[in-house]
Amino acid sequence: MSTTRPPETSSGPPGTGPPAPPRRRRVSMADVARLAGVSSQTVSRVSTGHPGVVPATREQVLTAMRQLGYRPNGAARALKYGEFRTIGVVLFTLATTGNSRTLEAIATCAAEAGYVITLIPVTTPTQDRVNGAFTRLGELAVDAVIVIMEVHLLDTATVVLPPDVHVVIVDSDAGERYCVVDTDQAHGARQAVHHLLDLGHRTVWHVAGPPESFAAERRALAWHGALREAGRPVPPLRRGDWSAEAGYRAGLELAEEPECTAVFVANDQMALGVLRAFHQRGRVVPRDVSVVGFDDIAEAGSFIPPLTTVHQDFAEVGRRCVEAALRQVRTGSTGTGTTLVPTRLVLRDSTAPPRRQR
Amino acid sequence: MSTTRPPETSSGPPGTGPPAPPRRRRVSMADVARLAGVSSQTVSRVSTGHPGVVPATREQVLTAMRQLGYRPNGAARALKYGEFRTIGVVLFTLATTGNSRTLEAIATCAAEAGYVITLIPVTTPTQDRVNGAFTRLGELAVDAVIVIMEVHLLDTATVVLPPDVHVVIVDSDAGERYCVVDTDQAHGARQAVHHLLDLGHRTVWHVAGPPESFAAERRALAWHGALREAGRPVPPLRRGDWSAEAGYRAGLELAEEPECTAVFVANDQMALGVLRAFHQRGRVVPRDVSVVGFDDIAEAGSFIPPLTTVHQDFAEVGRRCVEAALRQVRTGSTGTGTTLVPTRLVLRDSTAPPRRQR
DNA sequence: GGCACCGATGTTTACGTAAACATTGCCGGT
DNA sequence: ACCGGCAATGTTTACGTAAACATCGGTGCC
Repeated sequence: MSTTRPPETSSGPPGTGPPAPPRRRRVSMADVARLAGVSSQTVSRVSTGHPGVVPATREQVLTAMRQLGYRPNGAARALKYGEFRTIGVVLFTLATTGNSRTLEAIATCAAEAGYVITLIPVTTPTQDRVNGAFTRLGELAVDAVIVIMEVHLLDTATVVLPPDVHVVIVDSDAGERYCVVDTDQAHGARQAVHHLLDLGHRTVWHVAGPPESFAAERRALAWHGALREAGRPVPPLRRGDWSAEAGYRAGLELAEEPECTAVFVANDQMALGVLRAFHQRGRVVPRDVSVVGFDDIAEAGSFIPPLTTVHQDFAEVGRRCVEAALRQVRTGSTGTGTTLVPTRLVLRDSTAPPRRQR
Repeated sequence: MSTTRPPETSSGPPGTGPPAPPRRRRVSMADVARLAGVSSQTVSRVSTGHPGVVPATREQVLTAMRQLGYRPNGAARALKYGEFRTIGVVLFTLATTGNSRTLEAIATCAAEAGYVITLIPVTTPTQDRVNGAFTRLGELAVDAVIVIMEVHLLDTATVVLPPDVHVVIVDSDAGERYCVVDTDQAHGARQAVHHLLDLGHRTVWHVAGPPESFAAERRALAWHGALREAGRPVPPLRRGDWSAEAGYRAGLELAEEPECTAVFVANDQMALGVLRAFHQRGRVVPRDVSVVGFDDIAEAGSFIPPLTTVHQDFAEVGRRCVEAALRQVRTGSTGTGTTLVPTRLVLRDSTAPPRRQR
């Protein structure tokens, strides 16, 4: 152990290099042990809180630790233990409320379990990039991976997850192959449609999300199904990219449809755009048209008018993701199956019975 | 804890356990080396892309890697290299647009530099929790730390950062002690005030953020300063907690002030609430009152009316954070000083000259 | 033809930690 | 008084990787 360069740590000759500038190499257990006059194993025992160290010795070690500013080396621990106490999260974007709130919940829950989150952003959802993310995740120090993405890229066979990495997926239908946690999109959409029908509307129009999004498809499908089951006509579908601007464009079109008295918009941000379009065209919400959103973002209650919307419990989704991931880690199993988190309809002021027509 | 268990890997007597089902312990270089019939050092050379491996050998090793599904062990590498290629991010919440967008930018930039992000959420901003986060960060496998927080907890002396951890702070005035990157709050606020004054408004009212927020204070201070410099009266300040609901409450109060023709709101979400309050009270924006926000969130263009606001370049803030952090890591220095990212006023439809009064 | 050199590969070692095992010293029972 | 046993601490080793050094053929040069 000669590489360790001459100590020179303590007893810095007060005339050489005053502040000892280039200081590298973190203090290790060996350093603490030397200062405390014990073996490094005893330092380890103190560090990990193991019993069997007499108080006097423990105090001595703790003092040395403080003096040297010792902090355990995570890499060495991970190597020794064979686990990293880390969960990787792959996501395409944090720009959507849902993703960032889910991530926050995941991080919080993981922290409670003593795990931390490692983020792998995949900016362009092309196959190779996804593969890249996973290749790196494989090399990365993670015990499990949670994938938050709105497209079903994972369902194509070309994406290969490292076989011994535990995976939990949010927003997908790969429940047969992977462990999936998601909001109950279908139920939420049905709540929205039924609410509008119950108010007396003849049918419900829909502004859907982009077709690549599994959630968007699920909501659109459920909307369609609910109308069919109720024996109502199914108006033509509009699509947007989740943005308020897209909602605005769809809203301008809908404003031209005299038949349109009720709209279910696939997320709150597009609903904001729809509201603006109706406002601009003089279609008063909810007097002339009712609007229901999806997500219940924090601002929804401050739209004009406050938006009736389907509340997603992102915190719960995050919690279940972490639970599922840690269960897989602990049992060493590869779970499959889908966990659905229920939604809740939040009634505000953007819905009302239709005006008597004609 | 049976991670060790006897090798039994190679030379498996072809009759014992056919598929060797419970397989634990990831494949290591030694496994690959054995299968490829080379030394583990050669495997290492292939794995790290070092030259000096003849193509035939390299191919042999690669084949063995694929066959065994080898993936390098990040912990071992980190231990060997003494660095983790990881940046820790401490934050209080992801619920604000600014935080999540900054985080996304940080993650993206870090990824481009071959670094990943480890998240440490601190849910309650009490002293001990912050200390806890840093204690854990100290043990954690991070080369640097970026702190995103809206309160100036770090300025109190009781919070001690591990001395050898490189730190970059967003949203703080600790530039003398730490490296700080932030939006130029003061300039942004001045842009908003001057825009309104230039339109002809006699003065500008302000709805500020919570006093714990450094950004909120900076914006309020600049608003105050700009008015004083212009010789205008300074109306009483309203405060909110950044939420649209708080903005709504402040807006209801402002709607009662007949003098109030121009409002600068400290963020877009509160501005949304202000708009709703004015709408509800029949004060038409921008005919009766002009409103300017701050942040330029994605939805701002879809408010009713579309919101004139101060654009923050979160992506740039994130980029500079990563740059500063990596610079510190590379040079081994502890940087100080503040980097300000400029803002830009985005003109939309919520501002107009005042109606001729009286 | 011998030797110096170089390129390809193997061997040793260290990174920091903690489990497993070894060693001490003390106490209590017979 | 002796010894078993236990509590406190020390020593060895392994985790997976890669730098540093060692080895071994072959090749070119004189």
